[in-house]
Amino acid sequence: MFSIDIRGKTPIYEQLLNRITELISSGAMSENERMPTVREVAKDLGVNPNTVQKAYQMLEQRGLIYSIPAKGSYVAKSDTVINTVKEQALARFRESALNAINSGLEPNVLKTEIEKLEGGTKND
Amino acid sequence: MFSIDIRGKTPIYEQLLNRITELISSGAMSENERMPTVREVAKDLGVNPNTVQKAYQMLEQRGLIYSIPAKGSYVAKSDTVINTVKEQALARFRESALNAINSGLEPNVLKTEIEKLEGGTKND
Amino acid sequence: MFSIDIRGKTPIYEQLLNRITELISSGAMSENERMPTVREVAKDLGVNPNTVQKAYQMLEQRGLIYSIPAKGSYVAKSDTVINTVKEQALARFRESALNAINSGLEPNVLKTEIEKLEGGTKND
Amino acid sequence: MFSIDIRGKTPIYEQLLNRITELISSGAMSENERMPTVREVAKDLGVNPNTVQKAYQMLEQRGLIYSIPAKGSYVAKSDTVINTVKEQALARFRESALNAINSGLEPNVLKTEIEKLEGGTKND
DNA sequence: GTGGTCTAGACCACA
DNA sequence: GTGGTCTAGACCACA
Repeated sequence: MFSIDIRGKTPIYEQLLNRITELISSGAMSENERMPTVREVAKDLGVNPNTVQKAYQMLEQRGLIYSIPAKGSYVAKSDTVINTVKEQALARFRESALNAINSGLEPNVLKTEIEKLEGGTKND
Repeated sequence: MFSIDIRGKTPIYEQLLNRITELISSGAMSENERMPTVREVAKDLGVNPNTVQKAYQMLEQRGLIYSIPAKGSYVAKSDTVINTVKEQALARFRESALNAINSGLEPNVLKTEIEKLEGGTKND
Repeated sequence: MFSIDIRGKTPIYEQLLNRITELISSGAMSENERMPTVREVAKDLGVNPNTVQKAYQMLEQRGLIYSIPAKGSYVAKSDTVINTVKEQALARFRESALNAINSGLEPNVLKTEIEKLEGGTKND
Repeated sequence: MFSIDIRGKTPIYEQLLNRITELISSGAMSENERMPTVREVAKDLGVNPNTVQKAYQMLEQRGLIYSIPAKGSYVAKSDTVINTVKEQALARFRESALNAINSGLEPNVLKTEIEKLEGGTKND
């Protein structure tokens, strides 16, 4: 459903947060689409419901989904929010690019890397 | 000396590790150059010496510095090590680039960002 | 008919309860006036009839409406009940006013806000 | 420490959130002041640490406090954030005032209530 | 069934 | 000691 890496040091709830944010802001999940329930995701990933709940609540707080208690959670996708999400992704990109250059990598190498990614993006 | 962000959730020792790694692998600190002592850095940053010590130990472990007991620590800069460092910076770069694209940002936008960085690199 | 917010975390039945209470205690709905049926309201709002039913039952319990089986529900508007409703509205008002002041807002600002509302009341 | 009402339907973490928000935005807690630890508050209130943790994390997310892992939590008090907090308090005030008026209460009555509160605010 | 809150407790990295 | 994450489980109101 939402692929995560149980091992690895980034917290589970954060992986979920990132992955779902990606799916929504890229348009892979469309507005007002129903999200899988907290319990479904938890069971599917073999993870405690509280952990999934935490991710969902943060998504709601950020305005990416809205949840109607006793009904379910739905994709919200406010444009202004999506933009700040993209802003943040861009900021993180800038930071890692700067770090790479400061580590002695040539800008051209980085551009080439981006071109390599152009074809094979993944939105399962 | 080494600028860090005392707030912010990335651990202090990790910030130090990253910053110094950058300075060494970019050539800003040259081979066999003497590093400031643990105590100097700790005092300068208003941080526990243990924290600085931890960063130094990891740098030594990775072969970026070497320490001569009772004398001090020095920049090692083995080429093979620097290369693996660059590899890691590149890996992190790839990851953030992929994330940015998956979030709906255009590859061209990312390339433009890199060009913007080309001029104003060299660290604070 | 009765405007509610299908999103938003206050339960639907409670929104209905509040809205209708307002309409009755303000005099917008007059004594012995016939209420729309549960089914009408449910259909109109796209909501489960049980939810509307719950609101109606509580209104009846509080003495704001009375129902004649097989005929329908009617506005009761007992003065003593209306007064306790007003008491509650006042209590909630006091609480939010206190909170506003404790948050650092000036009492004068609050009084001005009330004056602003004086003109444009009467509900949507 | 932070008085809350264990009974009563508003969730504990939300009461804590509101109370602390009040204390910070009113100036009762000053910038960079150290907050009691999660465990202290939990023990003091006879409540699970997770519950307090939740309140603290939401406060941090909203920019009212910042926490340094392994050190403690501190009052942040960004002015822009405080302003939005006041905005929200004002919005809630407007809503309850409108509701009171729509319920048939006279604006003058409300103003008088505010005057009553002017003297006896509480910031323990 | 659904989201939401809470407890009791464990474990972690960091300082 | 400190904040942070997570589990296993219970209970609640609402639909």
